[in-house]
Amino acid sequence: MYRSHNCGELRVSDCGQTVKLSGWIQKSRDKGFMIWIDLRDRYGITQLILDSERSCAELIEKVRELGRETVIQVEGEVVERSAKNQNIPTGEIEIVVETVEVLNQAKLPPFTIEDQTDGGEELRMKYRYLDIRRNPVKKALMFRHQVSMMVRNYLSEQNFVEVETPYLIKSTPEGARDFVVPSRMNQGQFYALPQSPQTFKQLLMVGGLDRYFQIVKCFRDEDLRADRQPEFTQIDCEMSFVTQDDILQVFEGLTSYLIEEIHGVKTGAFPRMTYDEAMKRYGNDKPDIRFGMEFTELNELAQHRDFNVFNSAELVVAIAVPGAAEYTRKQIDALINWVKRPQIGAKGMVYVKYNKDGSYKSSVDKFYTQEDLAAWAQACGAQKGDLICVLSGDLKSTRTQMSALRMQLAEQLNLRKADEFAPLWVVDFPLLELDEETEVYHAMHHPFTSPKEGQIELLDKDPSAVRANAYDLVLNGNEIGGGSIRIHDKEVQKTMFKHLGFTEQEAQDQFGFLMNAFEYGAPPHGGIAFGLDRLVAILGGQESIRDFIAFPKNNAGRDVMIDAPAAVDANQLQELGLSITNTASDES
RNA sequence: GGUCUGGUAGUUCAGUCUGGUUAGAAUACCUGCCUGUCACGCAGGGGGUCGCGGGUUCGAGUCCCGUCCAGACCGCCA
Repeated sequence: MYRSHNCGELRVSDCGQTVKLSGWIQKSRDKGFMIWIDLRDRYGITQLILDSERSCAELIEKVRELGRETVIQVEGEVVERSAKNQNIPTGEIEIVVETVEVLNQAKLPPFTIEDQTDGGEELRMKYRYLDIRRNPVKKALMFRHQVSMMVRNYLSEQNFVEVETPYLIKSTPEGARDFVVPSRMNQGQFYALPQSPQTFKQLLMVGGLDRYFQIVKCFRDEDLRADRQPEFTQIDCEMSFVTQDDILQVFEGLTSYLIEEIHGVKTGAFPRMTYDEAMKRYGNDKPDIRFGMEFTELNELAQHRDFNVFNSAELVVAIAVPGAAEYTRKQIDALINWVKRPQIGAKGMVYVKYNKDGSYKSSVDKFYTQEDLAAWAQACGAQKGDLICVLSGDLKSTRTQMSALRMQLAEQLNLRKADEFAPLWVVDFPLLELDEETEVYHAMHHPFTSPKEGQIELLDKDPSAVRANAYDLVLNGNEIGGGSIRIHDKEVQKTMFKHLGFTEQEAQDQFGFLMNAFEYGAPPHGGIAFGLDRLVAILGGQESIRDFIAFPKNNAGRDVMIDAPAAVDANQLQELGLSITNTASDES
């Protein structure tokens, strides 16, 4: 037996017991006459004590040699401390050590195993198993487990069935790049790893399972970001005989259950906003509505003077920044330079200070009267002391720029509070999106999304006007889930493929299995998928998803711990019928 | 594919703009001391290919070119 108790459970009421504990040496404090050791395991820290009165000299000498992270097993008596530590649950007791057995020696770790480690990101990833010993990471992983269990239980109670779908499937040209897996038994042919189990879950609906979910890995071979991994986990769901409203109800229930269970916050009914409205009010299809600073379009109010920048603009849009009229020239210049950075791309920014005394001072005083500016301020709902920021230009990029500015200002003004939760449904997404480079329409969500009733004919006349039965769940400015009511009719699906530029043959080759299935009585169905990594991070109040993933990849898609990806053996290549024609390593 | 930032002790960083003695700090580590520590304290010590290659210079951590690695973002992510 390695242990009778763990390192987090002993209390004063256990005093007098002889116990056995196993764990890692967190730290030892050697006072000469007395040595304390913090013994750590997953459950906590228990203080061990050796002193000249109660322990033999030989044992003290042995223990003095032991370094950090050594794995030991000790036996001893639980006693009440004379100097208690209120900061840890076991702080009222300690173990008078009678025997110590070293279970494994440890090299000195490359960074300190403490809540506030001295290790940098890269080092922590390389030695992730040491990083996981640290409380913040350990707790994040346990929190993820807790959220997963809550999701499983909730959906299971609502009659959802978890079904595993295959990982080795077929590559399709739509959407993100696929990760591809060569087939040894079918040389020259490849599986693809799923970007989502989309078609399988629809086939499960045709199979009559009615309510499906799966907590499932998905794969996309695209460039990474701080919050984007090449393999990520989704809570993938599908339901039959449901309207959009039914689906929103169920998953609104799930989301508010999670927020309430974890944070004790009641969210109330989630607001719903159309995509068009979200774009108009926030310039963004995933608005953070924890704070105001909504857009106000000033075209009518600002395009009647000689200010050509505004007059020639498709959109003149403003936000009122609370309390920012007192910004210095330097602060405002910094904002202007910020929006002019190539990554934002604004040409400039007009500002109006609505001073505390009710006067206005703007960068366009030459063109506009105080009355003009007062009208702007009123339209924006600005209060005395606010700063009004105005951007102009073409509709799409000006909205994007203003949205970025709004988020930046919210960050600066500390309006994005981690303990506040503002969920929101964004509905009625466009069905199609024009790729400006190739001038080809592709599905905004995916090609199985159904258009709004009666809009199918619009596909020919004005494709970008067609709205879809598609929706996103947005939480604090993050898209945490998205889904749609699917097409369940073969002819409609064929029409969709045609509009997406598929020939009939291509559609049949790639998705014939799905359209065939639709011929055998496919029920009306729809679903949703949540990004679990991001959801857990947001519920956990963190920005980065990496600490909620046990073994994440770096921003080049590498696992620096196992050093993947890597070259494969020549024999392996030969078995697969592959040869490498060119690699980066050839050149170095 | 692009833009930007960084790489100096085990680790986290300062020093680089403005080239010049033996490259510093904190922490970790080692030794000694310490009668209740828990971020223990005190005294001492060891520890550096300044990412790599080339160039400019009497002289390069510092300036220039190239390259590798890491991070953030844009493109991309149906």
